[in-house]
Amino acid sequence: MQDAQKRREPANYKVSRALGVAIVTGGYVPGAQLPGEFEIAEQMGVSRSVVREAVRMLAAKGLVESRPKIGTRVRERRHWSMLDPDLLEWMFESEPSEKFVRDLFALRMVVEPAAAEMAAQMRTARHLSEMGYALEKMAEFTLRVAEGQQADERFHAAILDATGNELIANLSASICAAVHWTTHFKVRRFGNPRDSLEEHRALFEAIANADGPAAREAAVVLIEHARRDTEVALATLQPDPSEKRVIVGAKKYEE
Amino acid sequence: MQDAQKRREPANYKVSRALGVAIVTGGYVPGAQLPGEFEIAEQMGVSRSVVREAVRMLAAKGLVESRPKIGTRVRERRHWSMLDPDLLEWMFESEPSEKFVRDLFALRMVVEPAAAEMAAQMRTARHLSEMGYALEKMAEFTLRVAEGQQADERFHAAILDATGNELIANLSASICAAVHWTTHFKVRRFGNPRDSLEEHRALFEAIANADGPAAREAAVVLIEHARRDTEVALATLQPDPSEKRVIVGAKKYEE
DNA sequence: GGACAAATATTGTCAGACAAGTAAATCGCA
DNA sequence: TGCGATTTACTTGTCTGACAATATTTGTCC
Repeated sequence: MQDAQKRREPANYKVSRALGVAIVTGGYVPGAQLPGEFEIAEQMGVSRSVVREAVRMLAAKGLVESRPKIGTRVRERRHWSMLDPDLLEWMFESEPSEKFVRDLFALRMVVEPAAAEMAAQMRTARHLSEMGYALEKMAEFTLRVAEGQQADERFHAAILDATGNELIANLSASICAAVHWTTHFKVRRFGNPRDSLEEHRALFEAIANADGPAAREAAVVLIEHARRDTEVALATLQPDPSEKRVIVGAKKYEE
Repeated sequence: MQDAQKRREPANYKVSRALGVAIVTGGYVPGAQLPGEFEIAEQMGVSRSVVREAVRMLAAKGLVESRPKIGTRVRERRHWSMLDPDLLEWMFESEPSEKFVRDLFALRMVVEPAAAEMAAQMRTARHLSEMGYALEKMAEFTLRVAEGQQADERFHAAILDATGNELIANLSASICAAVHWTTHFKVRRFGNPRDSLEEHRALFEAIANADGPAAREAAVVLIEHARRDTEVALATLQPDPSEKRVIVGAKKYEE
């Protein structure tokens, strides 16, 4: 996001993310009980007010439920706001399950072709300009670097935006997260992922030409290819715990 | 929900809903500034902590953004978590704009036919049982009473659930809200809305027969009819000031 | 052994204080 | 007088300590 300025992140955000990540990555399963507010406060080195505000935020996203004397418990997954940007970000803090990635692609396959068709009818010059700019950036950089990946995401977001439908545009956070993460997979596995620039261009042209059916078909082709590539990447990515998440200059702790 | 017991609703929920409704119904437009925390606390008769927790919840849903010295401001609509159950409920506290209702139907038209097709492949006996039970209830009661409406919503939720896709199932809150409120519109306008039971049954049978294309088509028909009915209801619904709603809730409740 | 009542632990709410951050007003200097 | 640097003031951010509400658990009495 662009609001990653140098503003110090408030403590309640940090706490809510820490708890949120712990929950969505399975540290606390649904039904499990979180530590008491005093305990969390002590562990995190903040006051109880901060913890409470953080827990309120998690409750607003449907992650937890608090009741006096009972404590705060993790709710069933179906109550989670899975499409919330924060939640998706937290999901990808650890490697999400294969099923989750598949679900994400299925969602894209439902939403994006339809959105592309709508966008072909509703797009304005501004939308085309945004998409064209993103395409240029994608060509200039590649998917291997962050700038190119961002451009890719902007392209997809612009399509959803061009539908003129607030609710569909709201799914862009989820779609972009899917694009982002699966690209990440592919780059890690193949180093140089298959170039999908032409497929993007075809989609762009169909939208520019106001050709709805062609736009839908182009989106289907694009997503299907991306899905296959990701499938291959996932299949060949062995569950190898030895090489999990090597960070630069990581220090290892022997326990 | 079944957790609507007689538990007293916490104050922070009341405050967050009051503020949330005021925001999503246009009482505070994006960019506008909310009153200070002390001021809100005084107006609502609660302490500042409660107000802060409420504002944190709104921030978690993307509605507002707070910064020291600046205050708390309403964010652009595209940042709102439009598909959040609370947000949708708040939206319908006052009559939503015609465009919003249209967007909601467009979203249904994108999601539900695809979901129906997926459900035809993935549904289990449990899902069919749930759908069948809901259909029975719809027939027993009608759409004119709450029980029948709830059954209608459960039917649609069961379809999304039957896709086996967590993310798509997550849209059920939004879809059900659309079903709920548009039904509300129709009942208020016509008293006795057109019976759509047969269309529901057709959809159910297609899913039970594992006939994907038929399920998709049945869903399209169902939604298209609902859309047309709602369109008519909206067109003939003149803005009646009789049922005007008080904007920001309440200085105080008698206890 | 079972029904009722008290103890208890946890969240919910309140009040007051100080810290941090930032826009606006003020001061100082050329 | 004009403009930059400084101070001020106001709002959110955080901390502390206390008490209330609530529901589980335990204890008591019949």
